[in-house]
Parts: sequence; structure tokens; C-alpha cells
Amino acid sequence: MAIKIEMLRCFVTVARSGNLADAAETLGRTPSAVSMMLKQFEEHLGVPLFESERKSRLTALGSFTLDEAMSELDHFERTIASIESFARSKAGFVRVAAVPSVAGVILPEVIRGFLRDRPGVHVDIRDMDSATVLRELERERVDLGLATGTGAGAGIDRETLFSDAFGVICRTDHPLTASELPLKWDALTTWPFIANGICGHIADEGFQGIFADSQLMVRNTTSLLAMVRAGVGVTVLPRLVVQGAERELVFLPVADPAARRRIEILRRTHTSLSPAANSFIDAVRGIVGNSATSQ
Amino acid sequence: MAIKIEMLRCFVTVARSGNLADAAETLGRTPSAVSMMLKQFEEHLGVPLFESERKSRLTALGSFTLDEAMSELDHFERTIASIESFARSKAGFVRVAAVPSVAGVILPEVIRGFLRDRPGVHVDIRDMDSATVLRELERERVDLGLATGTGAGAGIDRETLFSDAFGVICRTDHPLTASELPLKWDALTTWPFIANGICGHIADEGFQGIFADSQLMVRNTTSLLAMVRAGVGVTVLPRLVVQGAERELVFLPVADPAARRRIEILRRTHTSLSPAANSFIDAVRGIVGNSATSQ
DNA sequence: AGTGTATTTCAAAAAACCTGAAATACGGGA
DNA sequence: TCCCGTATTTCAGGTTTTTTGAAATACACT
Repeated sequence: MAIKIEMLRCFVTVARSGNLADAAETLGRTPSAVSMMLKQFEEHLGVPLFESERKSRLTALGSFTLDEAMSELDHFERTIASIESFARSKAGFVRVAAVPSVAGVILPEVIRGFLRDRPGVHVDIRDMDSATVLRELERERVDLGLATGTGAGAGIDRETLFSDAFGVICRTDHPLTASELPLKWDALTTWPFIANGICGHIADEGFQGIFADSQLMVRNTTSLLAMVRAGVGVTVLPRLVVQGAERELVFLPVADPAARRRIEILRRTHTSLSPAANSFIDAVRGIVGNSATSQ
Repeated sequence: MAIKIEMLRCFVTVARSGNLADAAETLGRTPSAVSMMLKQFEEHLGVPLFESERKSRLTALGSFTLDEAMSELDHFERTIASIESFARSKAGFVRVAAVPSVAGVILPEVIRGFLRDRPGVHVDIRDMDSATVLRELERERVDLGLATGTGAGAGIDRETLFSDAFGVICRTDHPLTASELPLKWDALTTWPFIANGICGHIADEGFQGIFADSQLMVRNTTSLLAMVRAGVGVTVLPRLVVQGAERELVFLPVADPAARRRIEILRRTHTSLSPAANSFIDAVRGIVGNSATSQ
């Protein structure tokens, strides 16, 4: 029979303890099992490994073999540990593309716990708009995408993570804050409205009128919020976007139940994820599930 | 169950051939055996190694594991090869102490074939007198001794290799060469006799008289032979000593059957020899057996 | 959807492995 | 040297693991 790792382990243990009984003890076997395995090994080699039946004192072959076997066992143990920890996602690499609001609000929280539990894992997060997330995913530049429900994309598997209500963003001292909530869209007609990239996603006709009438369009969220903060006007954004440490701005819910965006986890079908990526998804789900879904 | 080398071998083979059937073929197993082993491996890890049931395309874990497993298998294979070749004495180290005549006449021939067949083996030969051979062996400075039958030595195992007849050494043109062979000791009384270190080993009374009467004692063999060659006198030596390329000297056998020395292989009891040393002994026995025992 | 091939599942057989009891070998002390 | 207690091996039988062939299933391609 061919030499197996177990024979080496057995031999090394006996050689180190100097007798069968103790070795059997540490191996969790009976002495006779150990004896037989050793005999097999010696028979395979055709040369004894020990000087006498009492298993102290190695032969020349024995001490040579001890060195070799110890190094082999060590290497084997490392290999197994490395494979297993990769499988248990203690090691590996996850590349995530996310829209900025998710990257900025959800992911920091996810990352904190995720990395703490997995010292060997590396995570690479990039933020970009939803269309780019999709493209990066298709090009296999990232393993996971977090974006709003973009249409199409064969070969992409989508799972809704949560949905995020749009609402009006204005200064805390803005007259709108005195209005009855939730707001109707026509409440916005009275004040200057700053349009932004997501306005196209809200189907309501009344809102589309306001959108069309707007004199200012700011696509970058940071600039947009600066405008609002400066009192230029009000705008509409998902709640998540302003969920950070915003003191000067408030989010006012609106009555339109259709005014929501769906945040999805995207991944390629037919290409399974690394264990690390899979548990990253779990971590995201966990965080999203904990914090009550934004309305 | 724990991961075993066989699982890794199985996985690597399948991953490389891209399908079960071929892998099973190269492993010498049925596809179902391979499938089950693979399943076991995947179950142990808890994560699939392949994308689909058709065993092409690895998962992220799969390709990580492939790398690890290949390096592990390679290391394992090397370890086994190294142990086995040590056991089959393709590698190792042999230290031999021998008396000069053996070192000079027998060993060169032994060494030639021995080293040719064992490229990894290193041999260290030292020549010294029999008493020193014994001492070096006891001190574990050498693994093997080749010396004349020295007395005593507990813990030393001796095996007679061959026995070597003493005889008279003289020039090819010496009058003794015309004598009837084998020579009687008293034939030596007529000519100048050069004594040497081994004369004490020949018990015969007639010879002891000649020894006692000798006016010259030369202990070093090279000098001794130079003296004989120069016509200073004749001497007595074992045949082996002058078995080299001696053109000017002849060996004349003597009638005394007791005038022999026994060459023995010496080794320590209780300390087994390395496989290389063991096969060195075999090689020596082989050479000695082939060349007819000197008379 | 249908077909042919590849893979998995299943149950049974083979091999490997382990155990406890009995036999044997060893090493140290009279 | 012989004897004794302990350590190791042997043995026979049971347990687990591995393999197998046949049948069922899944897959990819037309």
C-alpha cells in the first residue's frame, strides 16, 4: 500500500514520544493500531526505522525519515488550514462595486464587523453609478454589485436588498418643515426645486411637472446637498443618502408610495462566488435586516 | 472525516483533466469512486469546488484549493521519494575505516560500482591500522571497519570477509623465484630478510627465528616494497598487498597453512547501519566473492 | 423538447483500519 | 544468567472507509 499522511503522523509521534503507548495516547489510538501502522511503514520501506522493538533510538533511516516526515506534516497541516480558512472565508478577496449612498452609509457598518471576524480577507470597495456597477460586474472587474434596480442584464442575478423611499430634503429652518407629513408633491411647487440625477426615476406626473420646471440640475450629491444647505432650494433624494450626520438638513417623507428605489445585490450567474464574497453578502443582509428598512 | 492526501490527489486530477472520466482513468479508479471522494472533500469544506456538475470551471475556492493542493502533492511526493531513496540507499552517507591494503586494493573496485549506482550517496574512506580501525568504530567516528582479526571489542560485530595468505615478496630476478613452490620458511634463511609490522602475526617457530635474525625492520609498506625493489632483501606480506600493478616484484606462496590473516568487516552491534552502509557491505561482499579468495 | 454523454446515487463487496486479548520480546535487577 | 514486569506485537474479529457496477439523474447540444 502506498505511504499515507497517517503513517507519517504515526511515525513522527512515536519517534518523538520514544514509546508506543504514549504515542498511541496522543494519537487517540490503541498501541496495537499504532504498532501495525508502523509495521506497514517499515515493511513498505524494507528497512527498520527503530533500533529495537522498544521504540526509542532511531536507525539512520529513522532519523532521516523523522526530519522529512516532520517537514511534510507541517506543510500538509498548513495546506489544509489554508484551504479550510479560505473555505470558511477567513482569507480571500472580495471586490465590491456600489452606488455611493450604499458605499457611504451601509457598507462602513458591514465592513467593520466583517473584517474584524476575518483577518485574512481583503475587501475592495469602489463607488460608481448603477449603470457602471452593472458594467463592471459583467466585465468581471468586481464580484458583487450593490445598485438600484437597473433593467436587463442577462447573466446577472439580482436580489432585492431593501427599498429606499424618496423624500424631500431641505434645511431644518425651511418653511416646508412646518407642513403636514407626508408631503404631497404639489407642496413643492411653491419653492425653488433643485433637480438631480434620480428625478427621472419618479414616475408621478405631478412630480415630473416640478422636475421639468426646475431651473437648476446638480448631479453630484455632495454639491447638491451643499446647495440645499446654502438655501438655494430643496431637492428629492432617497432617505439613505442623507442618513449620515446631517444636522442642517431634514428628510421629509412624501405621500407617493411609488417613490422608492430598490437597492439590489448583483452578481454573475454561472460564476459562483468565493466563500469570502458569499459571507460578505450575508454580512450586508445582516446589517440591512437589523437596521429597520428605510421607509 | 479528516482531509487526506488522496482527496487532494483526486481533486487535482479532476481539476486538471476537466472531467471525471479521464481523471478516474488516470487515477485508476471508477468515475463513481472519484465522484464520491470529491463529494466528501466538498462536504468537508462546506463549499463547492466546481461551478457545475460537469467538472470543468472551478469556483473561487476551487482554484485557490487547486494551487494549494498541487503544491502540497508536490511536497508530499518529494518527501516520499526522498525517504524511499534513502531507504534504497540511493542517498546517504557511509564512513569506512580500512587497513591500507584493503583500502588500496579491494575498495577502489567496490567504490566504482557502488557510486555509479547511487548518485546521491557519499562515501568517506580512511585508511589506518587495524587497532585504529577498531577504535574509530567504537567512537562512532565511522560506520564500518575493514581490518584484520583483532581480538576483543565488546559491542562490535565481526564478520570474516576473506582470508589472505602471507607469502614472500621478492624481485622477479631474485634466486628464490627459482625455488620449488610453495616455499618453506627455511628457504628464507639464505637471504637478507626485511622485517615488517605483520611478522609478529606469523606463529611458526621457524619463521620467528628468521624474524628475530633480521637486521632491518620497515613498518611502512611503501618504503618496505621500495627496499625489496632495490634489492635490499625479501620480505613477507599478504598477497593482497602486492596485488597491484607490481611488475618488478613477485609473490611466492609459502607452505605454512597457518600463515594467513583474516580480513573482517566490523560494525557496532546495537546500532543499525544506514541502508547505504548496508549496501556498501553487500558491495564489498560481492567484489570479494567474485575475485577468487586469495590463497 | 429529445438525445447522448457525463455525473451522481445506491447498495453491496472489498479494503483498510481499529480493538481487546493473548503471546512475545525486551531490559534491568537478583 | 535467569527472572520479572513492562512494552510491543500478533491475532481474530468488528468497524469504518473506499470502491464498484448498475441504475438514476443532470447536462449540453441539437
